Amino acid sequence: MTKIKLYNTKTKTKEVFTPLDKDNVRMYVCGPTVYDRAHIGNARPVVVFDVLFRLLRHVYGTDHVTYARNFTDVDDKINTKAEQTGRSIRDITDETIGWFLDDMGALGALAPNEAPRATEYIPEMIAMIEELIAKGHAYGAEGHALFNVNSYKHYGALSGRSVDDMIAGARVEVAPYKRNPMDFVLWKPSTGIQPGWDSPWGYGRPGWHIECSAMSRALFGETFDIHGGGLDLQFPHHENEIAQSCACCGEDTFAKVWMHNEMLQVEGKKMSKSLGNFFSVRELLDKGYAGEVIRFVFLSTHYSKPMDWTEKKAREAEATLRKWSIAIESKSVAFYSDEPIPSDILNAVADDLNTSLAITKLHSYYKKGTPEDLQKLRLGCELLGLYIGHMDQIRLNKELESEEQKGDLFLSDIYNEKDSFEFIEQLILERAEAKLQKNYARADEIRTAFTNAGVVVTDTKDGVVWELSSSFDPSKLEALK
RNA sequence: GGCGAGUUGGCGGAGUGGUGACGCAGCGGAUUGCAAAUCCGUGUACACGAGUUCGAUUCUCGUACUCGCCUCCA
Repeated sequence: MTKIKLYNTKTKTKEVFTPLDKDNVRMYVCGPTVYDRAHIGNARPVVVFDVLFRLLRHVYGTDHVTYARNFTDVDDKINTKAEQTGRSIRDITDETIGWFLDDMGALGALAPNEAPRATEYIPEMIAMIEELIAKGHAYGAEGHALFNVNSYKHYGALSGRSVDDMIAGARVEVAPYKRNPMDFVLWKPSTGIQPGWDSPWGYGRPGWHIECSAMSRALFGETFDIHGGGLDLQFPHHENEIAQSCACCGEDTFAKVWMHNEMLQVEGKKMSKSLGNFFSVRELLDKGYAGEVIRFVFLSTHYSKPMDWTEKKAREAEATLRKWSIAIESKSVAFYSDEPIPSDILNAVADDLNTSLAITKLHSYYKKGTPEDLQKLRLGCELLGLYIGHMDQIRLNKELESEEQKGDLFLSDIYNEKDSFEFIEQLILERAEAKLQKNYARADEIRTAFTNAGVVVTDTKDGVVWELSSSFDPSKLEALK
């Protein structure tokens, strides 16, 4: 069995991964607060942990891995948006969740097995807070429930901070009802349009951190294998999760391995609204960057290092994927194969998700270029969630569709796509015939029409290959009929 | 102020205590109806200082610089 090694932020070492139960490997990743389109920074953990999900499924079996990623659908940012737009909170969060799933699907991210919404676990959160109070780790005060950081001796261990140092830093909210300035909110009162639920501490809503503790417990039990998220969440979010869960359920509970991806920058600078270099995944897709291209750029930097998103990298990624795709299609590499994933690629990914090294190996298979090597290239790409070539694209779409989504609409989309594909193939043959007869006028006419419709045709020494560009418009093919 | 990460050839980016990845760009050549590609060849890089060592880019300590988090945005 492949040995997986992961860098555990909790122990600050790279460790051999041994699941608690190899028949049910459990991974929880902090998901988005759903009030707006996901920006590309939000997408980095999604892609990183999607690769880990794929690796775990490969090693332990698809049915033996459970991946949960939450949606935070109760938050002041959502309340603000509701206030500004006059729309209901549920309306906003439903829409945003739909966007998120679409956009991440475009990046080739598989749907997690569980996608719990915070608002659906309010009773579990209240129960956990009550347990914490009963055990002396939390207290109610002025409509709030607060976690007492002094009651948990390991507070700060994950992020390497001490309560005293942080208070000295003075960036904590001073509130008269707090026993220690670092105490954080488990429950807070709601008024006006703020969403709220009845609780032992009054009508209110949960603080941010308690949801992950309560939901992971509900879905996975008190102990599970991997907890992931962005490095920015390490403190305070993950620190607080650990405090809550371990204070409630015991010192050896909660996540065994903590993983944090480094942040993303844009053209060398922090992405921020004030700098104006802030953009969503959707904007990038609409600008014509294919999902695989974005994914490839992400995977070309190790997750533990800051990643710089640049136009140049995106162009290079596009050229590479195009090159590989043409090679695979011109040699008609089989789409379905029982062959194993090449061990060098698998080992690279299994070594703390060294996707950059894995890509290097992919380059070498491309360079060798025999049909066998290209098959390995394909299989390696698949482990990384990169689908190259038409049939693979369709497979990806199928894989992404969850059971509920398999409606008529989707199937007819595929059907139409196949129709277009057949028509394109027919024209390719016609052009090849024209070339044989040295009727270059007709050959070029077809190429021009293809170009207008967004179909790129390339002649290689192994034959003609074609691919759809992001501007593919099937209706423009009609002109050739 | 606290915490952490990083500094590798023109650019990006792995990795290693001893035979200098890989990609892109550049340069030279090949191939090509057109187009776009593709193919071959080509580069003595590891911030600085000291230490450990037979030997350090790789380990240790220090210096400088960059960046991030702790603050609405991951």
